Amino acid sequence: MNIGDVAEQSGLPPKTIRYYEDIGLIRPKRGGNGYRTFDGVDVHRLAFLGRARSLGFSIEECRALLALYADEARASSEVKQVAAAHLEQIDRKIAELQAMRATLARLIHRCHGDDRPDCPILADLSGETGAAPQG
Amino acid sequence: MNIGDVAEQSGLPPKTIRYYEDIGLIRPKRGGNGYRTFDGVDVHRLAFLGRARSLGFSIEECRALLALYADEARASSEVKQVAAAHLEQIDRKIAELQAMRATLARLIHRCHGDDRPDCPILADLSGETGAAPQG
DNA sequence: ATGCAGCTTCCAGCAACCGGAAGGTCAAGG
DNA sequence: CCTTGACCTTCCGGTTGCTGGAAGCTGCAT
Repeated sequence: MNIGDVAEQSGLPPKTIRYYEDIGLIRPKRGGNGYRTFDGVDVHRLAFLGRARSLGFSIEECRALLALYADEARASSEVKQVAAAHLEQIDRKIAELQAMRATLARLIHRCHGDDRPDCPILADLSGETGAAPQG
Repeated sequence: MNIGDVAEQSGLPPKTIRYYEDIGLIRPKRGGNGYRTFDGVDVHRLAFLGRARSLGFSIEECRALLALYADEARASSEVKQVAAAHLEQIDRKIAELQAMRATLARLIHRCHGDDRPDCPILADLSGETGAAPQG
């Protein structure tokens, strides 16, 4: 199989597949013409990568997961640990975004949004929060 | 004021301040020695940027917000529009993360996490979701 | 022979900086 | 006067995970 077919089957663009080879996530063989030649195992690996990436795992986490997947003597606790760490990361990110969201929504709510220049959003960003300048 | 003092006052690292000058967000003057010389307006702008960035606004959104802030004839509706668009973006990101989180948490929950290699997380990533291969 | 799709490599660039090297400057201390 | 050390300057490269494009080769159909 050439890269185009694999792209279709795995759902990953050819550029991404080449990139994954570059960083050592896959090792397709080469034909006499220099073209990459993919087999079923490669496609499977790429699909694995696509799913892991879509769950937000970083490339390095994907590398670790692939290694665990290939290791038949793995302990599931190792996999779980990687996933749990990632989950924590996601939770932190969600919390951060929700904090932003809360502030932003409050400011937007207070802005009348008409023709006048007066705007609590800009007021907040400019630092006019409670502490009025003296004089 | 030199860049170090401004960094302390604005809470932004010197590197970031130089970068903001590079991309035209601020235009500090220069002293005879080549050092950047910041005045109160610069510090105020930087603090504005710091707050806007901490709310997740992109650099380009910050640029727009600064322009609106400087424009005394602005309509607050323009500001509100920028903020509302950003809020939508945040909501999309939160939704995406929550979807990841849900899948991930379910997989983690189902993984016993012991010494055995059997692992539903890897099973899911490898594509063994319901559809068993024929044969 | 020609054309075009598909493959190859390599280089640049996105966001928003951070780290470090090489070198100029300034204030203090001996 | 000279040194030390903290500051400042510019420039280059790296980060994450790709994506776009250029230049050139291959493969297949006409």
